[in-house]
Amino acid sequence: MAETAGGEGLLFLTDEQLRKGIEAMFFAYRGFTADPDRILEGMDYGRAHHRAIHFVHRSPGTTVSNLLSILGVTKQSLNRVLRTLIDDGLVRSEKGRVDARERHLFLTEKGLILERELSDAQRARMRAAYRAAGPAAVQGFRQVLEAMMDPEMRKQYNRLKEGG
Amino acid sequence: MAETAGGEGLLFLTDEQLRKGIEAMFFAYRGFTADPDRILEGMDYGRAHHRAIHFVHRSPGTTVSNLLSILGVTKQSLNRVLRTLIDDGLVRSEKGRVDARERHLFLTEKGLILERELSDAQRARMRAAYRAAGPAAVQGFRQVLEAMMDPEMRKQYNRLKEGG
DNA sequence: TTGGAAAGTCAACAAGGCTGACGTAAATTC
DNA sequence: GAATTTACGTCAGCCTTGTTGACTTTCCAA
Repeated sequence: MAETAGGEGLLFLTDEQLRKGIEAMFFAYRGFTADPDRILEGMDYGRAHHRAIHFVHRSPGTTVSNLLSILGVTKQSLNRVLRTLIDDGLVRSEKGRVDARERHLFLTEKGLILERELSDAQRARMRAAYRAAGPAAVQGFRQVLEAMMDPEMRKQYNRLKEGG
Repeated sequence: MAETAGGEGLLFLTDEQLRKGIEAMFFAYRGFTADPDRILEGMDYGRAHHRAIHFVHRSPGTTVSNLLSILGVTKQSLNRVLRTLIDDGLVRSEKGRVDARERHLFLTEKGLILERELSDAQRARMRAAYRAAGPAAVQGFRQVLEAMMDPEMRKQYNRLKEGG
């Protein structure tokens, strides 16, 4: 009654519906990270390494500072992760030619292999979920997620989505 | 070409589409937690406290072991969080009547106030996202998230969704 | 040539996960 | 009634991943 005030189809904006959405995000994110986490446990790596690997793969040659703004962590935190990846030969860091202060990051062959393993697992779950829900649901899924992002993050997301 | 092999409308299952979904989850989850995180920083609490408060509020009188299975952490980890919440008077722990080994958890007045503040902030973002995307998108959003959960988590989610 | 940006590094710390071991009270089983 | 199991709490120690602060090196650009 009170909840429907204002229109016909606004039942999806009730506190109860919003709470369900919040809990769905919580439980789904657990599933979202579960498979890569399982692969990484036992190796010396964690979720932070996965994120770095993902975005270096996504934008080969990206700089450290660009990666910082995407990941939203401090350089000290990123550096610790990047350090181990470089030392272990998964990531190659190349001094910039036009601006030699910058470091451009690439996955090595070894890095590409781990990236593939991780993203295969994560995509498999995503694919199963997409297939189960269908194309229309997927479109809605993406719409709501995009609307949920901070504007700054939405920029990052769209930059990745379109550009290289 | 190769991607469309097998059907007409399967373009939403390409690796590229899946990757976009993965990145959308990553960036959206940041937004999802941003507002409560902001409220909690400065207080002595963090995201773990928020989760405990949320689910105690959601299921008043729930037991410690039930909370453990929902949150998926160890009792030592939960206990550290619960301890501070009880000591600070946000959560009340009551010895069970039918089974005195169990502890039943409730939010106090003070706990309810913080819960309200946190969930108001989180719901506000969710509401804005829902409103922007519309009811059909919201339905799809929920469908994909549910399909993404581990079966065990989906059970927990549905139990909360229906029961008390 | 000098100021400031980009990157890297060291040290210290905190939150919040984890394991293992142990203790206590209460319920259940034999 | 004794033994076992269950629910919970706690101590100790460890790991990952985040933080701040201070400092250095490199090097572009005014």
